[in-house]
Amino acid sequence: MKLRIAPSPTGELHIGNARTALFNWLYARKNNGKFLLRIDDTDTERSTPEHIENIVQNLSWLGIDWDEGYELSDSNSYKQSDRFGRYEEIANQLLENDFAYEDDGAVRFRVEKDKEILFKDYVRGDMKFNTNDVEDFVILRSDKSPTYHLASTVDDIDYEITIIARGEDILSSTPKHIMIMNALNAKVPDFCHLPLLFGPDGKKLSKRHGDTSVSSFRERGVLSETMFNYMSILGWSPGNDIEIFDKEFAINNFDLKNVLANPAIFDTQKLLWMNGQYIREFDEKTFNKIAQETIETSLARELFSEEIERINLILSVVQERLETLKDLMGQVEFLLDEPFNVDKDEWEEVNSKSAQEYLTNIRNEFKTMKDFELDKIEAMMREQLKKLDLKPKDGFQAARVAITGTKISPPLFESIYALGQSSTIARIAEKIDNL
RNA sequence: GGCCCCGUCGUCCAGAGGCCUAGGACGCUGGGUUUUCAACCCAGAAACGCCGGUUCGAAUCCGGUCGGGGCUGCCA
Repeated sequence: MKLRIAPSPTGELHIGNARTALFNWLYARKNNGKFLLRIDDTDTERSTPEHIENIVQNLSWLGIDWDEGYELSDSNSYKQSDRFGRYEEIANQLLENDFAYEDDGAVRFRVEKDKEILFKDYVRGDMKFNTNDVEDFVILRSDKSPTYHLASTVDDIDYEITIIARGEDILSSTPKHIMIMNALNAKVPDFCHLPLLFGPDGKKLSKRHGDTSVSSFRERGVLSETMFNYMSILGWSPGNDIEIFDKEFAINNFDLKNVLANPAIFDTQKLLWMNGQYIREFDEKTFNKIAQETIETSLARELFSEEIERINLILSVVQERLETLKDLMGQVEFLLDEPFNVDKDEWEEVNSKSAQEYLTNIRNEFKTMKDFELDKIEAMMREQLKKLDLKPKDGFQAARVAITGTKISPPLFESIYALGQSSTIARIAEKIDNL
């Protein structure tokens, strides 16, 4: 059994293609088959090396590896632009056998009329097309480059693909491919046309729905595990209402024949929710490492050990309020050796006479505090609240803005504890008017 | 227009003739917790497109209809 994914490098790896790759890969892995990566770059105008690189990188990021194909050391090329001679040779052969004819310099496949093309599709069952609905189609352009129909079919034959699982958008082209295979006396493989991924408007997912590349989600802080998992449950389910699972579980339970026939709308909200679930699952050590890397990337510098110490004190409570890794910076920024400033408008909103009193009092308490620890901090701050007969909100929010710079922050006591005694005192002092 | 595919809550999925007064998840609404934002917990609203047929019995099978989508390129 051998399956393949054959993206066109006319853009970055698209979620739709990634999902098709994923299903092919899962089926190959499940059945101990082979999975091949081929680059279908017959559109020389729009194909670029950068796009190839992006596709390769992101497939790897998703954990989708291939046993044969592009850039794996073997003497064959799996880039169609390297094989134009081969396609021209086949086109000439079809010409000689009268399966094709020349038309203004291009070569067209001669479609025999009144024939029925039958094939079985894994997800759609018995398919039947009448050749009267298929026009003679170009297989070789006048510049001698092959079209998709020729190149793809020749490669599927040459590389002995046994199951072609691809997007439903190519369903109506399948008769053409079968006709070429028949003309070449090749064995016709099995077909499986996977449902398309739609945007929120119910139309084929594309640039019009914004950036739909895998890399864009990666840059937004979506984890590879999330992407893998979420793409798996679009059009397929392992049953029993299970929807969060790892690679191994997916492989063990996957079957192309269980893929739904109807298209699925890609729901970013659910993807992000799922990402939050995955973030929450990391153990402390792993999450601390991921967090450090994320922050360093965002800052474009390495963190100092003091910064890492501070951050690690608060990460456990930050971890449970993240949707993506991108949200991390906003939560811990006040702990970094970076310019600190307090949001003016937010400060206006929380500042008041009683807030001033409260800040003055807790500052004095912090200055004499012996054991600067979480429970001590909380006890003291609550006690001072009582003394002034303030509601938690009035005192705490003022302290929060003064110390973290904003009304939205990690839990207050943890924030103070992580920041440290002297910095806390200094930041409070900054916001006390008559100091 | 022609050919083809598809049709269960707004969305993703469960359901393969009786277990369905249709289940789970996201989202949404209300409540709880609460120092912010989240997270978490509880509750709720929300769907078998429609019409026929088969059957004792249909979300499940068949036909039609309507609706959506794809293809119809010397793009893939």
